[in-house]
Amino acid sequence: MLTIGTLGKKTGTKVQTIRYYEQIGLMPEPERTEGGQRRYGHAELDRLAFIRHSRQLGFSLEAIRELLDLSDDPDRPCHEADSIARRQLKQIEQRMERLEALRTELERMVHECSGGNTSDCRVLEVLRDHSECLTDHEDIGA
Amino acid sequence: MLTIGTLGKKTGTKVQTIRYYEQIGLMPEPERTEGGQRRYGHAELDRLAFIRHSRQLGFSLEAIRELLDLSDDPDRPCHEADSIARRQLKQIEQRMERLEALRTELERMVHECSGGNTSDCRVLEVLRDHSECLTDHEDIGA
DNA sequence: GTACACCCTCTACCTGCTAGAGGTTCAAAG
DNA sequence: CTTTGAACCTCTAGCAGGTAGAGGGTGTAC
Repeated sequence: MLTIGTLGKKTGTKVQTIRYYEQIGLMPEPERTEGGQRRYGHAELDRLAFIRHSRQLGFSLEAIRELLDLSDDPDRPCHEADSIARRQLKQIEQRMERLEALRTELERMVHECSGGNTSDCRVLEVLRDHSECLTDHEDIGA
Repeated sequence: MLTIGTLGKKTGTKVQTIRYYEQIGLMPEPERTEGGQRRYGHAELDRLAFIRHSRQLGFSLEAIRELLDLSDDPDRPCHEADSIARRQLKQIEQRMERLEALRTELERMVHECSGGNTSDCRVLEVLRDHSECLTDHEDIGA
């Protein structure tokens, strides 16, 4: 039986975060001591490790919820999990493309900076004048 | 004199967002009609365009605030703006590296999926077992 | 002179946590 | 057995960067 702190250390998760996962229903309500403290077993450790690893791979908590549901039911077809993963992969590829475009533009900006005063700063000029912007990224990839 | 809606259309910004920028002090308080509706001129249009373009390049609102301050004062040295841009470039490069690692891992995951049931799904298995994870990304690049 | 699109403020919500206040429990040391 | 002190508890509020909706007022074109 692990305390919440130990569970946190084993999985690299802050205590608050574990309680938060419980609150939103990603983690189950664990057993409690007489005094009301949480105690965890192996199942919970595995589940939290799954969640953390998925988060590291960039899955949203909603996607993780779906993956956990699938994982809980061994008879459902694998392609559901596969398609969640592919969706995630696609999102990452899109973000990378956008970042690539941003990088190009930023590089151009800083390389053209001559080093005078802000009145003739290339960086500010480029930001001011959108028409110099070649790419048409709609929104930042956050 | 532009209404807030027109300003929004010209800059690709939602009306609520413009009011939000005003609230946090990024946009100035504009003139009002007798009835209390906002009316904007050229200066505000330019300023909002600057903000939006900077956002598209991934600058934080705080960074944009700094850039706007610099932009308002033509005598300050250019290298301040330049260093903000370089900082931004660095962040983007870091995010890209992290995403690249994630992509590799996700690709491996989906390519190994055989297509059976979730009980022997590669995707879920990989997520379950962190030890198969080769990279050591500490946190997702958001 | 009225229809109706647009504007106003205010509050709450989103994701994915994190921090702090103020109080309780557990386990080990004396 | 008692005491210390780290770790636990709940609750509320905050971060970025907005978005959505309620409930009501305005501006303008026909």
